[in-house]
Amino acid sequence: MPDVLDRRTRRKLATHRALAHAARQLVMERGLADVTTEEIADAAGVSPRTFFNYFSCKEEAIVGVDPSVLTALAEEVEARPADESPVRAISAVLVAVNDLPDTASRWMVRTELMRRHPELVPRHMAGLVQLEAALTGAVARRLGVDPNVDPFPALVVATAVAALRSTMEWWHDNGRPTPLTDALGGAFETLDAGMAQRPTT
Amino acid sequence: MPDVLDRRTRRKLATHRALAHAARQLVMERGLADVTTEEIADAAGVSPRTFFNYFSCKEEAIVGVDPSVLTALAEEVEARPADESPVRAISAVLVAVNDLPDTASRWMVRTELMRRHPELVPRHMAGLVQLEAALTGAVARRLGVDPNVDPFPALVVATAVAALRSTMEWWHDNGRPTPLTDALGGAFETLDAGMAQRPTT
DNA sequence: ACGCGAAATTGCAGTCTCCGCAACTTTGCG
DNA sequence: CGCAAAGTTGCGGAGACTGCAATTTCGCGT
Repeated sequence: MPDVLDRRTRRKLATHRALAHAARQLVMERGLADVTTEEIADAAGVSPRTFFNYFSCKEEAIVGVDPSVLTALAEEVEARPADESPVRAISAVLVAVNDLPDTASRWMVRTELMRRHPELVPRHMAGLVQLEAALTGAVARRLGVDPNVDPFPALVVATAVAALRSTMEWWHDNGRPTPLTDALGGAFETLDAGMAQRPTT
Repeated sequence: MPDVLDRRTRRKLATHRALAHAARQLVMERGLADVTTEEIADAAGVSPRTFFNYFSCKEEAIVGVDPSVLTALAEEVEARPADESPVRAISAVLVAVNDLPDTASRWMVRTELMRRHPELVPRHMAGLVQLEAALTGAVARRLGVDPNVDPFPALVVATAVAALRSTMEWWHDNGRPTPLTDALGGAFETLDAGMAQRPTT
């Protein structure tokens, strides 16, 4: 795992981010339909053709997830104490990450974008599927099982990510009442302890 | 709820299904990239333009969910005994539905299509989001709460649908080992009882 | 410092998606 | 029968996306 990258790859990452940033920026300002891939490329200082060397479509540039974030999260989950239950490990990482105001605001931008432009929902969900894949690998390694054979890692992760999404959306739509950390913590707690714990209010 | 529809709407539904069916058929035979919306329209006996009166894009015709299925499922969930926990109510309905060989095979076709053509994943997930919306309404009514204020209905449903998806994919990828019903039942049971019930192995 | 080869960017041409609009056809209904 | 609403269709066009081949950039060994 080389932490230092040569100039070439650094440039590549920079362009990737520049494009993604320009895409979000422009769509926030002018709306999804009124932004073309060409304009995004322009704003990032590359040719229109190059845009498609980085993203397979406009939506991916807007709500796609940064691959480096995926691997980072997976590593953090794997590094949690071995005696933690899978849900708690995931919970710890995701709650911690949403405590960084920077990351938290990114998530909020995503959610906001999605609410304003429902056409982004499909690609947004695809991003979460990628997140699931990364976390499933990490959880499987923690448990020492093969994720292709044992359905448990994928099940835990899928439900945990669903809880994350559900909570973020609720929090967003309700004007961010409580600290996000609390809301997330509660949701994961419920998941770990079982949905049956609350049969009626 | 008029169970009898006039000819106009019946025709509309028929066209909708004809297009969806043709889309799946053709993509199964020739692959996603080698099928155009024009060909799908042709196969369904309507003009190319009409295709877009029914679907917003090619992918939606292929893996989109039939709205009537959504309302049907929601009604069934709402009709389950009031003392059942939300997860059990959803579980009962989804397990029962997957016992009808017809419905089960439809689901499998969806999953198969998705595995063969990852480009379909985003839209497939969007379909599940619609399912969630429908079920969330039903669960909220069962519990007598406002789903926009109380995060619980959305949380239960999101995790339950995630469990459904995760299980179906596992079952599909592993050559359908056990009866699907059993696999689904187990997953929902785990969800209801809490993920912590299986900390290791 | 030089230059070779790999990697990345770019332009171009073309296909297909998708949408607004306006004309036309069908259908329910009085 | 005839009108109004609903649905279909064709047309034109903007823009998404791709394969290909030319060109530029950059890492690296000598």
